[in-house]
Amino acid sequence: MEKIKILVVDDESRMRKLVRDFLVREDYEVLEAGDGEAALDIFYKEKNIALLILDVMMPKLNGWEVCREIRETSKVPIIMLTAKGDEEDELTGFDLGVDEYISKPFSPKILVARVGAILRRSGKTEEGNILSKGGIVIDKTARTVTVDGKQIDLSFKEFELLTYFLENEGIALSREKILNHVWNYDYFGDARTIDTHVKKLRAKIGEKGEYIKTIWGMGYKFEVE
Amino acid sequence: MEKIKILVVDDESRMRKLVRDFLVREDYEVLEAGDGEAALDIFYKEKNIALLILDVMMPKLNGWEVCREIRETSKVPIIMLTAKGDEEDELTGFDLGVDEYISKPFSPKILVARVGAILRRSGKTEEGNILSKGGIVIDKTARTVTVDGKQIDLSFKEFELLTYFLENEGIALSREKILNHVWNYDYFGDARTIDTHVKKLRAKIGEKGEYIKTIWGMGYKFEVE
DNA sequence: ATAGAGCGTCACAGATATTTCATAAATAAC
DNA sequence: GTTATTTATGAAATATCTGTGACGCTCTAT
Repeated sequence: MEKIKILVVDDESRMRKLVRDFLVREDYEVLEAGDGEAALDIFYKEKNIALLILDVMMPKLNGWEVCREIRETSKVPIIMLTAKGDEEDELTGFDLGVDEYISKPFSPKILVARVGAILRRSGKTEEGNILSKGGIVIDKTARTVTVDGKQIDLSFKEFELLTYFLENEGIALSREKILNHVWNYDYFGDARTIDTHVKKLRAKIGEKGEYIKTIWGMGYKFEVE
Repeated sequence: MEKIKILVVDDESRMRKLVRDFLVREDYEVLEAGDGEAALDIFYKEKNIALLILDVMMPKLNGWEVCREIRETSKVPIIMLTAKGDEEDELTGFDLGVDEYISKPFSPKILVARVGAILRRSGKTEEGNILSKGGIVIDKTARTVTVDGKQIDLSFKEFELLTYFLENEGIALSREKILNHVWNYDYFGDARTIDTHVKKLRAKIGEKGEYIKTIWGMGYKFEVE
């Protein structure tokens, strides 16, 4: 399973490093941003970020603004870091949909514990139903697919096919194999059918379509660069 | 609608009164217990408590013990009150499944804000009895449904179906799954039956009917967007 | 007995997906 | 370079699925 991604946003690199070190030790994958704008960039680009840790005081966009912007489109859990005892801030945060509020200075152990608690709560920890490779995210439970964060509509067969590809990343798949898995094993049709579906799939996932490679005389292979 | 019930457990009656006053002002119904045993008694007797606020230091059963006991059977949100800076305690709490941790002395406003945030997050106001998503509120106890505050009449099956949808928000449900859950496990009828009920349901909940999404070739999914 | 609500079934139209097909383009072998 | 084979592509043909209204059956209240 891929690691859970956490985005840490703070303008002090020392603080980011501190947080990162503790989170990495817990086997999370940590992304960093030094200001609010960078945070939004990364958030939208990565898209399967499980949690945000936001400092309030930041240049360009502050923590509240980032939070508000993100909440327009996402329910990703957010932890806010604020100066100690700033009660008004804390109240604002809850209105904006902040999930936790930790005041500086804080103990990294507490931070890690809260991160764990939040992820446990949001159910994002144990998921066998999310496949994510090269910016393509398949949520089998919700039956949705996003490419670089943007959701795309796939038909039934397209969904099955793409899932099959991602589940077999780096493995060359013969047409026969594909037919047996994505279609019924007793399917007796034109093997060209696969080509057509691959074509549509490539078109729908845009430039990432290149990840579905043709293996001449054999079949296809999904491979991220 | 019935008020949301919160159980406040603390051996100091002064503290209980303080918390209660603030919560009552927010229109919650507050129950009180002076020790851990009393807390468990009340929790099991009153079936629909939405949230527990537990002091750690108490006679008979302390907060952790109460928490552990409750977690055996229930996922009800729990807020713990502990002495300031007791970091070890806080860490223990998260392991036990505590949702929030507030150190004394605390500002009642913060308490109220966190209570609100937790209840919002848990999606339901009363444990198991009220489901609320996207302006659709199902009161399982009263067997009523309101859409944007306006009550609507649903037949038995429609009610069951809508409930099943809300309980599985964001999850793609195959017709088979729906049949197995909303109908009997041995039901072998026409799958079109579901369509018919979905149609009626959509019509009855008006524009919110769009939340019941069709997943072509697969089934349906309830999703607030 | 009758009317009405709830439920399941059905047929059909419209929507959507899937497959086939013809042809162009690409690739490998010679 | 030429030829044979394979793949890509667009369009057309088929197949499949969903939405919908109608109908009949059962149960209940009147």
